Amino acid sequence: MTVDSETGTRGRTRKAILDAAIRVLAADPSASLGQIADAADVGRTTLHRYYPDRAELLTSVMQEAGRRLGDAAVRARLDEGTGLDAILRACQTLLQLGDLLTLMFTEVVSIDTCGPEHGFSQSLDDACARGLADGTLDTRLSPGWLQGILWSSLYLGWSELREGTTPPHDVVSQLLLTVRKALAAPGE
Amino acid sequence: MTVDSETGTRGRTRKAILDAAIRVLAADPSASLGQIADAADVGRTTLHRYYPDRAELLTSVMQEAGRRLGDAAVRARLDEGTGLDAILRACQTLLQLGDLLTLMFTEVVSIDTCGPEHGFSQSLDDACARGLADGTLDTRLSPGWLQGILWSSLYLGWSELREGTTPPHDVVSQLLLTVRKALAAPGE
DNA sequence: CCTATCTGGAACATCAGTGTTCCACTGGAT
DNA sequence: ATCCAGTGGAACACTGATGTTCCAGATAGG
Repeated sequence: MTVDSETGTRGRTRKAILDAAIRVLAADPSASLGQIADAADVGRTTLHRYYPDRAELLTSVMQEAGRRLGDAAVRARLDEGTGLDAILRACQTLLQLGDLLTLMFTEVVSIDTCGPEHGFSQSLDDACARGLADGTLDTRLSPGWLQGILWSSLYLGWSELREGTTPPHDVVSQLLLTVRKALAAPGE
Repeated sequence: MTVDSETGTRGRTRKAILDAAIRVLAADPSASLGQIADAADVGRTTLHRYYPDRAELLTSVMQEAGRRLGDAAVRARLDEGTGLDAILRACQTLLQLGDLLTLMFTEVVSIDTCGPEHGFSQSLDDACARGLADGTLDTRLSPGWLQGILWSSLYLGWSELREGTTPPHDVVSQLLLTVRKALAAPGE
């Protein structure tokens, strides 16, 4: 029995609840704890055993978001290559966040509030600055706008994916094509 | 005294409530009727006098959205010029919908449910088809994706506008530039 | 098998939002 | 001055979500 983090049954139950919360809240930000408990295949009592408050559950969702965002940042290797390439890599990696994208976009979870220490925002800022300097990004667009395009396109892509009507590969290729066209410097 | 629609005091009160509802619900989709009444500078009792249900209020918001969307469609003259130009005109016109964009995007109000008779969706579909045929739109992108880009960029633009940190003119120019770059055919 | 742990349901108090009714007040029109 | 439509507040019942407690059944692990 480890001293700190949970193992076995408890750990699995806690994860099931957290996953259900992300899934259900993405579909309906004002979903009740009962709905979340149902989705997790768990009694409402059990949910309260793990997360006494709705607030504590949301906090845990934010922390989980921060963790996955941090992982994404590492996997995207935002500090390598040109700014544009880094951003396109970020696109592909972030798309895998799935429902978390919805939560971040609907501000159930704020990108910056969910744990600034993951350093994702900073890495992305750096990639933008690098791209504007190395001539791969369109200098007529402000850094804030560039990132806005990234996030909103990402959200669009995830919406299509979730819909399920477009094959995943087509979504990814249209997403990358769009972001590249929108953000690339004119001459490029 | 007209027979049908309200005039004078009642008409003004009804409009104040409707406007407040759009404003408040855009900021918080699950806002209480009390908050909306406060924002409209009206007692909660009065709100119920005009809109007996929350449901009826939402229905009226949808109808209002349909009306304004219809107006936008007319003003954008979607059936004139090339497909790309029509879409860029749509961008500028739709940006003026303001908070309604937020409501449509967060699906408090669905674009198609809010009154399909306004014909906006149809006109936009037509403009896309025209653009794909006349060579002004990128044929590598599906019609659904093209419109998705339009809406999500629009939402981004409105977010920046609402924020108030970027001058309106800059928002419009970045928006048009982005949409044009993203949607235009490669050779264009 | 047996025990410690984990679980789900029932019951409960609490609270906020909703929708209703009633009444007193205001301001403008006659 | 006197109507009177329009208004806002107080009070009420009702509902659904929340958080708590308690207990009986299930389950894992020795």
